[in-house]
Amino acid sequence: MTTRTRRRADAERSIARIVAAARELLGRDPAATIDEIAAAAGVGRMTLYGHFPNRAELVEAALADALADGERTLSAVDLTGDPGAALDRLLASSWSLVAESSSLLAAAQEVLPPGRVRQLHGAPAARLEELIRRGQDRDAFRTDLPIGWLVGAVHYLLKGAAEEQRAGRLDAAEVPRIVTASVRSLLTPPG
Amino acid sequence: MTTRTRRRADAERSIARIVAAARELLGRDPAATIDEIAAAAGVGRMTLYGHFPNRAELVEAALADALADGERTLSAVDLTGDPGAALDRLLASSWSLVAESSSLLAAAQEVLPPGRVRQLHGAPAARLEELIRRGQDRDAFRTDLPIGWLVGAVHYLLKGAAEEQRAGRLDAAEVPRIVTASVRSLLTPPG
DNA sequence: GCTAACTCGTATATTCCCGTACGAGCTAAA
DNA sequence: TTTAGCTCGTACGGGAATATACGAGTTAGC
Repeated sequence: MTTRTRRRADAERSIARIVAAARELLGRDPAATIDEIAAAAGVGRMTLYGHFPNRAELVEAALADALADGERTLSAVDLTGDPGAALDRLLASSWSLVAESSSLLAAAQEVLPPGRVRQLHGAPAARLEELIRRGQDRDAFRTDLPIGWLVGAVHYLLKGAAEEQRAGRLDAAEVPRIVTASVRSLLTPPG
Repeated sequence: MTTRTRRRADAERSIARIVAAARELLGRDPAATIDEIAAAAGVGRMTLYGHFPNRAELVEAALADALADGERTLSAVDLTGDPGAALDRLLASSWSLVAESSSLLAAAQEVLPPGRVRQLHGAPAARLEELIRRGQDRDAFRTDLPIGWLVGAVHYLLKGAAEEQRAGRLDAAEVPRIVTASVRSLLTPPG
């Protein structure tokens, strides 16, 4: 947070606009160009390069920003009480986050060193994993499948729902119900 | 099938090798280069261009070939009897097909006009959809979610499992069990 | 064995995007 | 008001990939 030489206010503003634009464009198209991002941010390309030395650092900054936002939202979710209900609340908050930055993740995967994305993405995954564990302890969630897979599967379903919605095959209004119902089935003990 | 001017046998052979190489490379990396594909096929790049005018047509040919192969495999699956058991059989056969060409699908999405992939992909989707419908009629599968979503969700789970396996987070030997268990939960009526 | 079809190398044009260099002009902050 | 930081245009160089042009050599099929 504290840099050696202090940064001017207009620079902060530019950086914020660039990161916001990057999140928006990369969230839709993982192949979005630096040119396009700069244009969408309303700054010249050179200004962008003044703050981010290359594409990778820009993508990482955008991802980190999106994840920080997510953390802020998700940490406010009440995960106590009945695990099923807690799961519903978590999904209700997670859904739009995933929808907005699913392809941002893909962009990061291409540009960042292997494992880096997973590392940055650790917090939300850990939150879900812990909730699942707690549900398992209370026999509310299944235990016959690896927990890593369960966490991953939830993510794949969320990403899939985002894709379906973007393609117009799913109405945004019904997505939350569909997602929660699907995930609950996935986590419920069989039989 | 019948072309205006007859094709020579060596040309047929080249095409077959190119398509096979394209399936293999694009199945692993959607960004595989024409150069790489030609090299893997053991032909010169110019030979490749002699048969496929551009990247899009090559990708489409590879996808079509993979789907034709899949059709041959899947049409042999017995879908009669108990829907749950039939689903297991279908998944057991589908799994490796999806795993082998999941990124081929991604490559096609990038290059082909929107909707084209879905159109080519219609047959396997229709097969699954019909099975789900039959299961719904017998109260074996849920009816509280749109059937289009159910079909899509199964696909997303399969793709996700393929990704997990490729990343080494899932053992290939246990994937079939995990996939079938997950999908069955997803399709089973809640409550 | 003749011919058309096929193979395939080299060279080249094009396009797209990334990243750098230089420099003029503007603006925030002490 | 001074100065260091910031903005941003234009121009350039480089790499990677697609696609075309030309042409010489090889092979299948009648």
